[in-house]
Amino acid sequence: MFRKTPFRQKILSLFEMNDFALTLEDIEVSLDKFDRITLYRTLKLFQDHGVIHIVNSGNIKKYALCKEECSSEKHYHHHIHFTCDVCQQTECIDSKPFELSLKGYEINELEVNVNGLCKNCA
Amino acid sequence: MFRKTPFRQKILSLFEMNDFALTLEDIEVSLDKFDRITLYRTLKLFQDHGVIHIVNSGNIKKYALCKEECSSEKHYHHHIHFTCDVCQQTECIDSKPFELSLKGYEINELEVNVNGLCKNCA
DNA sequence: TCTTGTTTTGCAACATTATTGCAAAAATAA
DNA sequence: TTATTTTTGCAATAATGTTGCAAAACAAGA
Repeated sequence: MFRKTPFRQKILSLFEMNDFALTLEDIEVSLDKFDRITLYRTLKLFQDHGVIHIVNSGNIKKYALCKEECSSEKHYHHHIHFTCDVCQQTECIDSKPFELSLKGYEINELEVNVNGLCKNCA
Repeated sequence: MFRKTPFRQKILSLFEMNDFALTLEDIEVSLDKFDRITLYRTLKLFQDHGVIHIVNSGNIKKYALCKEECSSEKHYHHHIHFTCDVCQQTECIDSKPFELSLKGYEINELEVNVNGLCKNCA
């Protein structure tokens, strides 16, 4: 495993404090002094160890906490990434695992990204 | 509308010649001499007019042709973006429109990204 | 505690991706 | 043709991301 250094715990707590996925900028403005390279490496590390995952909403890239079942081996995301067209916030919504099979294909991972109006903006 | 200039037609034909989504690099290596900024603007223009759409597969960004029903107003993508873990190629697979509703949310667009083994690699 | 080995950090350098402003060129319309 | 609009290509700059390396921090054993 990897060490839980102060910087890494700080980054992790940022995710835990927010219900929504964070952009790189969101993270950067929450830190008063930091090394950019260390941040990139931390995000990479967290992804590689199943702590966070990327959420792409069109051209905007965000990061969100993984569920417990994710590991360094594999990410399991049986939830929906919802991005609001008004407030632009992205949240992970739990849902039943998706039933999907494609003839001739072998499915490993599945990601669903939805756009629209969230509860607050609808 | 926008003008169908030689450069834009060249970019469009690249998409039409390929069954798979293209990365920026794929496009660039297919052009012998070009202006990078014009390429960015062309891709942006095509996106804004419902000609192509972005396909995100994890950290890799690709572009693919839209179906006929896409316009500058709205993108309709009732298909699956499948990326092969082996050959790394991304294709759009037609499927039935997804039935999805989330209590309290208003859904506008929906995107499904799947990873696994394609027909050739399975 | 001291020493040793490993991990992490911070810095430099660099590569890629992307945006904006502006003048020249090309195309279209009058 | 002339006037107007769109598109292109260049410069400048910003944002994003990677690699190598030495110093610092940490963990474990003698």
